Amino acid sequence: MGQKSAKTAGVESLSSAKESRFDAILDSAETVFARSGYEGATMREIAERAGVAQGLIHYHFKTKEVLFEAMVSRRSQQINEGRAALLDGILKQDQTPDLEPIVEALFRPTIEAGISQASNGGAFAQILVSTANSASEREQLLTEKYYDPIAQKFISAFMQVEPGLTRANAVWAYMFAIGVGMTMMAKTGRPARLSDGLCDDGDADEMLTKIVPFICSGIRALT
Amino acid sequence: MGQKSAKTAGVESLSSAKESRFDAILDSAETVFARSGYEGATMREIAERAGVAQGLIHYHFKTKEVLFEAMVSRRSQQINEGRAALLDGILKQDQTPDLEPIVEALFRPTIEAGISQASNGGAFAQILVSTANSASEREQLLTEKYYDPIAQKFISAFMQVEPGLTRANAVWAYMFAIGVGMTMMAKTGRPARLSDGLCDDGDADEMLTKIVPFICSGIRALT
DNA sequence: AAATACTGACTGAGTGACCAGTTAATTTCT
DNA sequence: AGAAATTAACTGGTCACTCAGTCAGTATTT
Repeated sequence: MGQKSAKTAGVESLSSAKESRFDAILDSAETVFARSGYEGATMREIAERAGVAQGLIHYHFKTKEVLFEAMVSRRSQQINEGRAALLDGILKQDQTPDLEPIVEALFRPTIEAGISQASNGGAFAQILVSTANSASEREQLLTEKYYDPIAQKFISAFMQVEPGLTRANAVWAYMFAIGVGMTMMAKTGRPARLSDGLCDDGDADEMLTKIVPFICSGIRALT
Repeated sequence: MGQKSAKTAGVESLSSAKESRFDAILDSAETVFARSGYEGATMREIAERAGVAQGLIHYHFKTKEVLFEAMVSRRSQQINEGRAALLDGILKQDQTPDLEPIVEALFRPTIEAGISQASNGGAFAQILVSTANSASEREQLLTEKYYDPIAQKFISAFMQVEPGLTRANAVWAYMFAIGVGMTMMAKTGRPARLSDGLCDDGDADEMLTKIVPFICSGIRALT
């Protein structure tokens, strides 16, 4: 599957390179799936937003389900490479690393994947949230395929820097950490509503300063 | 809106009372919406599972959207009454209460609403999770209407028992706590997968013994 | 009899997928 | 090199089907 390599490579490859229609479809899918969910999204709307004929989507991706997975695959690979790189950098230190930077490494790549992508306002993060929380077959398989391997790395890292953690508690720690991270990625606007504007879930950096201590302290309570 | 009161009241009111078709539709909706999401659920399937004609759903609830809200309303009212009762009981004490029972009061009624309802396996909890995390208009309005008021009570309680919390941090504390609770309610089976069966997100009581210390320690880190 | 509860057949508006046919790019042959 | 053949990218239209919602009419209650 996938395009026949970068035909437009050469002169333009960074930033404002005119992207291929293949990628335009994936970008559009990301936005539409994020706003409407899997069932709510329509191939027509994805095609219109991408500026291509609907048939082209089926030409490249065959079915809606394959399109969805391709979209998840592309972005999750990018995010999880970032997470793995950060984590490896931390664990490579001589002395035992702190828990804090590890927890931060868990979230920062996801946040940055959201903002670097212009004008889609953390669309993928929202897809992530609903995928991770879904009890449905399709989404659980995607979580297993694209997110369980990196999860295991973080669980091991937790046990390494907090030796009091049993394996079971390290798994709970990971799950709880992800749960807390959801509140940052979901971008529901609820914190602002509950606090009369004091809190803003659009400000990822502010949230990280709250989330990291919360999670690290919570994890240490499980030791 | 709603039925003309409990016509089947009197002799039978507990457990195995033959429920009205009105309630049968709501129960069915709960199951189907939980499995398929709002868009994925169909009125046909809800009708079949409830054992009624599809037209009857429209007779009672007019539209799919009204049905969804009626289903959320029924269960959330029951849950939030339980939460408020527990919370009031705790705050009524003479000395300053602990944070732990307050956090437990946040989750226990939701858990118990899931298990008391036979054979629907925490269906409503899953609806809750996806509703709370959704960025869509409809679900945010429901969260605001049915969950923000009780949220404010818990936020105030947090500030009361942990005086070091600013209002903003108390709101974050509430959001993070809910986020952690999601991992318990979503019932994705992921903890078992990540731990080779050591962890079980089906066992709510075991999870509470992990979640409550995690959250309380996390909240205290924000003071 | 009058209101309420309920049915089953129906509708118009979409839905995902499909396909015959067109254009653009690449490869192969001379 | 350039013509011819082959493949890849892409379009507009259409298909069979499903959707939420409607309604005329029938049962059930009060």
